[in-house]
Amino acid sequence: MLKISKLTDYATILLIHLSRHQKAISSSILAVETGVPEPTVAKVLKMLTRATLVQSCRGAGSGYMLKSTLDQITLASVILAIEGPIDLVNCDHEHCRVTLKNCTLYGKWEGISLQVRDVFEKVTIADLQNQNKAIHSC
Amino acid sequence: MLKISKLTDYATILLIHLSRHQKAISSSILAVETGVPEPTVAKVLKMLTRATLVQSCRGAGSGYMLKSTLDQITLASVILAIEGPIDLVNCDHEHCRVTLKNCTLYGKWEGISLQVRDVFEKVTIADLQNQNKAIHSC
DNA sequence: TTTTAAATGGACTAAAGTAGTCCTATATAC
DNA sequence: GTATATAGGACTACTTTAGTCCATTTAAAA
Ligand code: FES
Ligand code: FES
Repeated sequence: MLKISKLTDYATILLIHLSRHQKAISSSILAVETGVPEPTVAKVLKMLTRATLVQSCRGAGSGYMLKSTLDQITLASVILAIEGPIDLVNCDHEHCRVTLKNCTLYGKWEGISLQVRDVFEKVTIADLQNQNKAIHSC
Repeated sequence: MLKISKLTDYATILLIHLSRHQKAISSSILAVETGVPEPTVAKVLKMLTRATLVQSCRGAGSGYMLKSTLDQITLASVILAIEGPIDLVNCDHEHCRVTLKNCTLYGKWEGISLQVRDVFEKVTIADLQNQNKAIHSC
């Protein structure tokens, strides 16, 4: 379960594609550009809009635009938009994920979650975009 | 999807319980001690045995024992035993998780996976056990 | 003003992955 | 030999994710 979801992967790709356009572009155009099916693109863009990572305009000829530059968008914020907050366990102080007689682990998991979150906080989409053209293209 | 699985949580709890015994103990006893259902305990212990984190003896009156002390068992090794290697995406250089026209992100994900792995590599089960008795017990 | 393009919201289905159970075989102590 | 316990694996149930679709709202363009 320590994976990012497919939709998060799509989101990063869509953000990168959005950055290459000056004007707002529609989800159908992005679908063609990226190869991701249109309904899925639409879904992801809706999520990114709610999270205010992109800006949307309705009506004919409109679409989506980035709200900031790629180097200002952290991977953490994309994950938050698509998957919700990073929390390694579902426990909170009242409701542990399992009712175990001797589980005293919650606080520690929280600390580790924070460390993981930090990793994603330090990577921007610009970082993702730049470094890898040399490594491989899929 | 950035969560550890329930079974991993169980595994840490079982390891901690095992450390409190001198002799080998059976999965049924551990089930009673921890409150985790016996078949599930058995499953987890089998996985931990295959990963050589615990040692098993068969036959009457036998059971499972820790193979090392808790401060030598990293969380990374437990996650590896239960969930397999930490890899944020399923792509490899030949087969990307999705066949996208412009996805050049694989290498970077690999780097981030490594950073996440490092977080878990630096936490031992002993760390988990010690720090949290004060925080809450579930 | 009508038409058309596009986002929004939410419901829904399908697919995948996890969790949990159970059964048969094997090993070992007594 | 019998009782106890692990080993392996198949299987079911459950939960989550991924993906699709439709009815509504918005706004530009004709
Ligand atoms: S059951 Fe609460 S942290 Fe494990
Ligand atoms: S599809 Fe290959 S890393 Fe995203």
